[in-house]
Amino acid sequence: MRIEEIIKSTVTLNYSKKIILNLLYTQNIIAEKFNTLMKPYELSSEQYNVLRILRGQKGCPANMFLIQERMIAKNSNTTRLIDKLLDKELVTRDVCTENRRKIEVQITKKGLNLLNELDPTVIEYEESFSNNLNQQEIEQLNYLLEKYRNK
Amino acid sequence: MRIEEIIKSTVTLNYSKKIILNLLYTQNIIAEKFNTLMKPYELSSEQYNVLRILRGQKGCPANMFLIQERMIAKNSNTTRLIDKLLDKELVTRDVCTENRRKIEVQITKKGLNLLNELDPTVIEYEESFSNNLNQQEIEQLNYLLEKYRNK
DNA sequence: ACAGAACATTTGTATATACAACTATAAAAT
DNA sequence: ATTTTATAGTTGTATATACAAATGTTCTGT
Repeated sequence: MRIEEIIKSTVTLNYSKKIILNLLYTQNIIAEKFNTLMKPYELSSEQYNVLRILRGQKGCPANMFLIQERMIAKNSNTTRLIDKLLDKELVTRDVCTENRRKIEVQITKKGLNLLNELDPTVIEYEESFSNNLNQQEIEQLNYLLEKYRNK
Repeated sequence: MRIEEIIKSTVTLNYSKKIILNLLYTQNIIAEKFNTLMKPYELSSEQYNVLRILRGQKGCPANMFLIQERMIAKNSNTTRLIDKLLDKELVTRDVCTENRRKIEVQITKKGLNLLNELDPTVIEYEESFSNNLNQQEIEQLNYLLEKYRNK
């Protein structure tokens, strides 16, 4: 559906405005679908994201700074996010012995199992969108987004 | 910057995953910039959005349902959002006399003045992104987003 | 060795969002 | 006319996010 129909705009939108609304709306759709998928597991998308970052560490512990810089929404409160994951026993948190200012966060066996369980669902989710485009269109979309935000 | 660099990914991302991250990140950039612009006026982006919807009504009052369906983030709590705008005297809220279940929300003179004051800033903001692309690229980006989300 | 700067994380507080339950009103069915 | 169903918004509660201030640790310069 075209973005004008979605927001039921009464006026014609210029391209500068339209493209922003289109981006916000698209992100909304994909984020909402993801949240729905994670709901039964009581994971927020950022919690899932952090687990993915930790799995990517392959056994090497991650400190808060590393986690933050790899997160998409850099502003979310990492301390309290990790608190939640700790409660669910999906991660461990220890003070680094070399530098006691630092914290070492690691994914637990339980966390890894949960991620593995989720993998097929997540892949299916990702492909449910990307399958709407062919390879060349995906590359083009990536290119245009990058160029558009210029950052 | 390419998305892999941004999230400092250790592994190569497949296209399905990459395109989602790219979208989330791009939306983050543009939303963050907008919030920064609105900060001095103590408006959240959704509050601004609602004011825009009300201005678009051209004097005709809007009920909650109409506002909700025109909003990007459909889930935000419209009642409390309007509460905030009322506090700032940017809108009025009255019970509809024909159907007392309905609420009539209208933008005030003060609200209109604020929007008018913000207009140049917002246009500049929008163009700061769209100027990175030429006309044909913008059209292509709109087309691809729409096709990608398929909704 | 000590003061001050820099770093890494946590805490406090205010606001926003998500979602279910609730209230009030209007329309439809019997 | 009265009950049922549908509609329109509001409220409660839990969680998330934003951002500034605070805490504890390490480093740097004298």
